[in-house]
Amino acid sequence: MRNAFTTKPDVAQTGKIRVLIADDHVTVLEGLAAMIGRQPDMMVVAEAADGREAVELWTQHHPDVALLDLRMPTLDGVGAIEQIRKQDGAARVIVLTTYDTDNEILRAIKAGTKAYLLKDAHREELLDCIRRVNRGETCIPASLVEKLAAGLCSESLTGRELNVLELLARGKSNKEISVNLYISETTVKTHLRSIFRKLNVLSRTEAIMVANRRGLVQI
Amino acid sequence: MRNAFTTKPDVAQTGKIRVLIADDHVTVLEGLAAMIGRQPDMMVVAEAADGREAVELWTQHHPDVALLDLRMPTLDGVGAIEQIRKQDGAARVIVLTTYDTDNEILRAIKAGTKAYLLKDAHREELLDCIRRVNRGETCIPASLVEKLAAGLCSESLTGRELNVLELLARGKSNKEISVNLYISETTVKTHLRSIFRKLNVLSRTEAIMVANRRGLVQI
DNA sequence: GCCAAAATACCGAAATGATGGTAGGGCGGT
DNA sequence: ACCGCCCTACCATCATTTCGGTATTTTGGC
Repeated sequence: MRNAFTTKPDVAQTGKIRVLIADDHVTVLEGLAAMIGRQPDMMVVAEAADGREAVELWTQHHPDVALLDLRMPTLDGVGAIEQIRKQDGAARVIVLTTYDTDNEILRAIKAGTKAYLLKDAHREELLDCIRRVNRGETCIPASLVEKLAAGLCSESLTGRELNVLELLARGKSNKEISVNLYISETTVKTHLRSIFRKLNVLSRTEAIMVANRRGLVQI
Repeated sequence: MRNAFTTKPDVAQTGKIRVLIADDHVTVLEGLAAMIGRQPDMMVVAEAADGREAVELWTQHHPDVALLDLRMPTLDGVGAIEQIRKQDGAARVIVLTTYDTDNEILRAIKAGTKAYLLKDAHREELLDCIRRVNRGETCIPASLVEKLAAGLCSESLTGRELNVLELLARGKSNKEISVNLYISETTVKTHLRSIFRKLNVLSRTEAIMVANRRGLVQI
C-alpha cells in the first residue's frame, strides 16, 4: 500500500510531476494537456472523460496529482474523489470547476480535495496550484474561503426539507408538493417554515434564489 | 473593403483555414489551439481573451472562421458578432458555449452566427463544424433547432416586464419590486399578469423557472 | 428501551399573491 | 389625426402563502 511518505518511483525516474486529468469537455482536456505538457517539471500520464474512467486510470497509474472536473457523467467529481481516497487516503486531488456554489465546494472539501480551482483561473495560477499540491500543500482561493465562512454558520437541511425545496425550485405550489411527496399540505407548510428559518429568508422565491446560489438545488 | 467574393489572400498562400478563437477561459483557449493546430487544413491566427479583443483581432487578421464564446468580459459573444458583421456582413462566426438557453441561441442566430456548438461537443464535431462553416454552410445541432421551434411561438416580453422579471428572479416581493422600479404595487401586478400570460405559467415561482430556462434572466 | 431528531399533522390569523375588469397618458408609425 | 402598443394605475375578490403555537408518530443511535 502506497502512502504519503513513500518515494514515488515514477517521479524519481522522470523527475516530473505525474498528472491525471479528467473532464467531459474534450476542449478543456486538450487545453490542460497542452499547458501541462509544455512544463518541464510535469507531464500528463492519463486523460479521463468521465468519473468512472478517472477512478480506473488513477488505480492504474497512481499519479502524483489528479485534476478532476466536478460535473462529469457516470460519476461526479466528489464521487470520484471518494473512490480514489478509498484506495489512497493521501491522494492529491485538485477540483476544477466552472461553478462555485457553496455546496459543491463544501462537498468537495469534505471528500478530501486539496485544492479548488475555478475554470477561469489563469495559466500560472493553475500550474502553481499543481506544484503546490504536489508538495503536499493545499490551495483554496481566498474568495472561496470567504464563501465557506459565510455559509458554514447556517444550519443544514434535512432530507425531507431538501425534497420540498427541490419541488419548490421547480415552481410547484404547496398542494402540488404535497401530492408529489404523498404528505399533507400542512406538512409541506411545516417543512417550508423550517427551510425559511434555516436559509434565513422570508418567502419561497427568496428560498429558490438562496438554494440555487448555495448549490442545494439546480434550476 | 473586403466582401464575401474576394479571394482570401492568406488561404491562397497557406492553403489552410485561418481561425480566430476567443474565450475567457485560458484552458479552453489552449485546448482549441491544440486541436486546431494539429489539423493539416487549419491554423489559429489569433487568440482573444474577451469580446473587445476578439473584434480587434478580427479587424487585424480577417480570419476565415471565428470561434467565439458567448459569455466573455468587456463584450459578450453576441456583441462581438454584431461588431464583426458591421465590418463584414459575410463573416463566418461559430458560437461556442456551455449553456443552451433559448434566449442565447436566439440572440446569437439573430446576430448572424453560422453555427452554434456546445462546449461538450466531440472533437470531430467541432473540427467538422469549422470546415463546414468555412465552406459557407451552417451547422446548428438538431437538439437546438427543436428548442428554438418550441420557444419561437411564445410572445416576447417588453422592457419593463423584463425589469420586473429580473427583480422577481432575485426573490423580491411585489412591494419590493415596486419600490425598486419607482412604480406602484398595482402596476407591478399588472406587469406580472402579462408576464405570466406570455410565459404561460400560473405563479411567480414557475415564472422564475421558465425565465431561467429560456435565458431571460440569470439567477 | 430510551432519547433526540425528523417527519408528520392540525388550527387560526394575518399577509401576500393571483385574477378579473377597466382606463388614462405617452409615443412612434402610417 | 388616428391606431396600436406600452406603461401606468385602481378596485374588488378569491386563492395561496406565511407565521404563531402545538402535538403525535417514526426513525436512528446509544
